[in-house]
Amino acid sequence: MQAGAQTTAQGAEESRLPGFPDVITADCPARNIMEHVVSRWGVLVLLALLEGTMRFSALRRRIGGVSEKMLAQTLQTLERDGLVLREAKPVIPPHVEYSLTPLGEQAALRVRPLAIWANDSVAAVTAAREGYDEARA
Amino acid sequence: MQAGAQTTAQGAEESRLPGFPDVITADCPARNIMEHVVSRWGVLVLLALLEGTMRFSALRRRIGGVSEKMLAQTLQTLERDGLVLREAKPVIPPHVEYSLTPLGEQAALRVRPLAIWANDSVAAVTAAREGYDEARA
DNA sequence: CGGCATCCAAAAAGATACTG
DNA sequence: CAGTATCTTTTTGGATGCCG
Repeated sequence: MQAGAQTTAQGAEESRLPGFPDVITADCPARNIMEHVVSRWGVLVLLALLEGTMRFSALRRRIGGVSEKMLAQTLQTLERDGLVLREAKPVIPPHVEYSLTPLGEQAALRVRPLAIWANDSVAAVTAAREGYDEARA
Repeated sequence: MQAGAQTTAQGAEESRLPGFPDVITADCPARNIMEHVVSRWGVLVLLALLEGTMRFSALRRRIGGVSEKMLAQTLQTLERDGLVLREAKPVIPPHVEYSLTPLGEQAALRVRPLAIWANDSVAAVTAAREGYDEARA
């Protein structure tokens, strides 16, 4: 789970920097993790699983527009990173359930505010785009 | 527009869910916004600009590994979405400054916890990957 | 049902050269 | 300096077919 990183709980904004870590600066491992989490389908999988354990097909139905291949690929990446738990029951036909690990839930809980923000900002962004496009017409 | 709406946000027509909006469900406009914000370089630009106004070249130096082309492209997208403000002084040589709009700052503030989490979780994720890889060797 | 392997089209990303 | 234009490479994603 959390490798002893949570020394001061949530109190400390963060142990590290004035602003934040060096994800921005270099090609560090944190960047790699970020890319998996905020990948096109990664965010949606995390959000979906925040609702609870789900089977592959249910997940596919829940996430609009994802192909079988991409969903499988995304799930594998997240599973490997320890964010998603895969439980396969050895029956025929196969029955596989996906859920969030504690680590994955942490990630998902940080993704959610972003999704809510995006949803709430549709009007503002749309207006901005119109102004932008108009100004260059 | 302001984030305070979150507590009792039923008033806003968007917030309809216990968990979150239907970004997951369909190919809605919110999804498009999300993709811009959490795009590979989008996150990093937002995080960088959270530190303050910056010129193009400074931004390029601040964000490791970004190409000139991708930075310009990302900035344009974010500017069009109304998240980034571009101010060009008509001098030679050109002097262009980039900063976050209030809307962009909202987005950036929601991205930051994710970046901090990623940074703090490097060890946990690395360990998970080793376990995963080992289990299939 | 829940994958994986393969092939192919499309989009993203990088390198480089050029311009106001 | 801050881009744009162009070209090439890499990655992504969809469509199939097969298998446990």
